[in-house]
Amino acid sequence: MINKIENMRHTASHVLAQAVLRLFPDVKLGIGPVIQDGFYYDFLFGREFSEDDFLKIEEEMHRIVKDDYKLEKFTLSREKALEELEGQPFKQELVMDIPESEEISFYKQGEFTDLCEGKPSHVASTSQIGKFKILSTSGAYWKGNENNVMLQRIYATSFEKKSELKAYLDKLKEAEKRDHRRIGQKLNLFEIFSQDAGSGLVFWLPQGKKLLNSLMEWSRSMHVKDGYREIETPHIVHTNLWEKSGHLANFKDFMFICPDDEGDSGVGIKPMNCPGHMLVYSRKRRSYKELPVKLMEFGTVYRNEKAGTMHGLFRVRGFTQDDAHIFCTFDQLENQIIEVLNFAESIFSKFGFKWKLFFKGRPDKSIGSDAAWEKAESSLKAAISKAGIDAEYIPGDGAFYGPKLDFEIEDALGRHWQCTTVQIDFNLPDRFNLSYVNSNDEEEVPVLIHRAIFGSMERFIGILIEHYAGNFPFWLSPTQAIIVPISEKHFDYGREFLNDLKSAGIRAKLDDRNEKVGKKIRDAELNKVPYMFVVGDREMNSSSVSVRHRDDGDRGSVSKNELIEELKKEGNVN
RNA sequence: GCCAGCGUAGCUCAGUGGUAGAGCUGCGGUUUUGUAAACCGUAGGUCGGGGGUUCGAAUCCCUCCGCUGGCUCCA
Repeated sequence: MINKIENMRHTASHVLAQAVLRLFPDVKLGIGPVIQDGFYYDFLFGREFSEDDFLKIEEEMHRIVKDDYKLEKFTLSREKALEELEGQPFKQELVMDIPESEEISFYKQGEFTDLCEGKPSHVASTSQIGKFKILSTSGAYWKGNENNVMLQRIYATSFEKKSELKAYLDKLKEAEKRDHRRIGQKLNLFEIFSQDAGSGLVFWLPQGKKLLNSLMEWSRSMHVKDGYREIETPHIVHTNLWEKSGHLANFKDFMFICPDDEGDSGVGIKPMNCPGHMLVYSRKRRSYKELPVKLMEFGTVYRNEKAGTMHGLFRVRGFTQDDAHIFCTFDQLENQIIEVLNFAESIFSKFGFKWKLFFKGRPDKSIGSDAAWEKAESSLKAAISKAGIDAEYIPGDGAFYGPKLDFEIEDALGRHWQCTTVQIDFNLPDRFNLSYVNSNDEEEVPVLIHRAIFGSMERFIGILIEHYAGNFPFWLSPTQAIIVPISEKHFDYGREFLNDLKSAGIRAKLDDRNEKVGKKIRDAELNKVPYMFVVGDREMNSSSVSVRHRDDGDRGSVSKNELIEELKKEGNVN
């Protein structure tokens, strides 16, 4: 079934090209592949495509569907192919890229013929492309190379049934509603003063900072339980250190570097925490008895990302990583990986994320001995199977300095995010001459594991905002409860209860504005506050409060003491 | 960085060459309220910055800044 939809979309991309070519005979065709949720086609066009063009193109596509052209495959020699593609320079370039040994195939439907490998294959005729819709356009470099000419890309999608198309479009709308930038604005969580302070730099507002703190405090307690020791390293260090770590050589364009008074070497703002952690490890002679050494830091790093790539909390220039480095012996590697896997699982299960593990092996260009790679990869494999986790093995996708494990989590809308990465590193211990003394009084080089679970706290909060649509669970909610007095008469009673809640460690507020109950409830709901406690005469007389919950409305009245005990339990994150 | 669209009050937006608008928010007052919006009044903008065209520019042109969607999931 999955193939079928790909076939439909592949043919639909041909139909799109056919329609565009009918309407605008001068366009030059690029490529038109099937992608994750649809397909696209690239065109060289004198101007951009407008919404009006979309309608015309869709209309023309419908005509092509109605005429139900059969798709016919044929092959040509290179010379004949180039002739066939007269006037289509990009297609001709593609023909020249095809190796001698492979056949050059075309698909023809009506008057339209396209160079096409036939992967995925096509449906039999143009009436079978399902229900489609043009979604958007964008600029896209020919062959993705920014030195090449920019083409106009049309994104579209198709589904077998109209209801499926509608469900997909609804999902896009829902995602838009949940956009963390929009919710962040409404809930006063964060601000990015692009114009005044620079893009990609996050200002956490009081409400957002509470959220960040709750997440960090929980994460910190989880790390401490798991044997990590928290450290903090400076935000800027001499460029010498970045030379030593190799970051300057590989990462210079992404680093913020500034001169200092002590000479011409200058200082670099840290784009990564690793070198600092290497120094901390190396400050004294280490015994095998103290391994593994697990150093953890909420390390704030800055990277000079390209101007056009910033996006809310997802892609920023400054962010805080929940970063840790584990220094261990080769014999400990497997167990350490198992611990990290279990740790990540305990973190993600808290949020109800499903997740998938990818195991990325040795790339073509790599450092480290064959023996080390083999040992590392086999340890990872053993760890994965012992932890009872399924992992997809992707050879060649690891870092040049060692194999890695990447987690992909799936949110409430079924979207995928990569947060966690676990990497084994043969490079840095070497560069920093790290060692420990083994039981035979010999120096050995420790194995280094880099790992971050959330990755970037900023980005993870962005994901959480969209995952929960702003309806954070109680323990994360910036404001956990609002007390709603019916009238001024009940303010004192409300204040008293507010103090009780605060003493119990609950983040509560009192709404003592001169407004009606309905208005106060509405505002609390819009602010996604989990609990609203209504207090009036009835409650005052019975030493109780009336409980309303964000998710299910009125829950009736409860005694104050009982309620506080329940809230304490609910807020207890451990 | 590149392509396209966009930038009007704290927020959401209307205004396409002729005196800058609405709702919400804010502030002042009336009301004393029972589970998603009480009422009246009032304040608030060098229309992103700069330059140009014009008798006249939020509106047209140039430029800078920023935002948004994208920029190989390869015939």
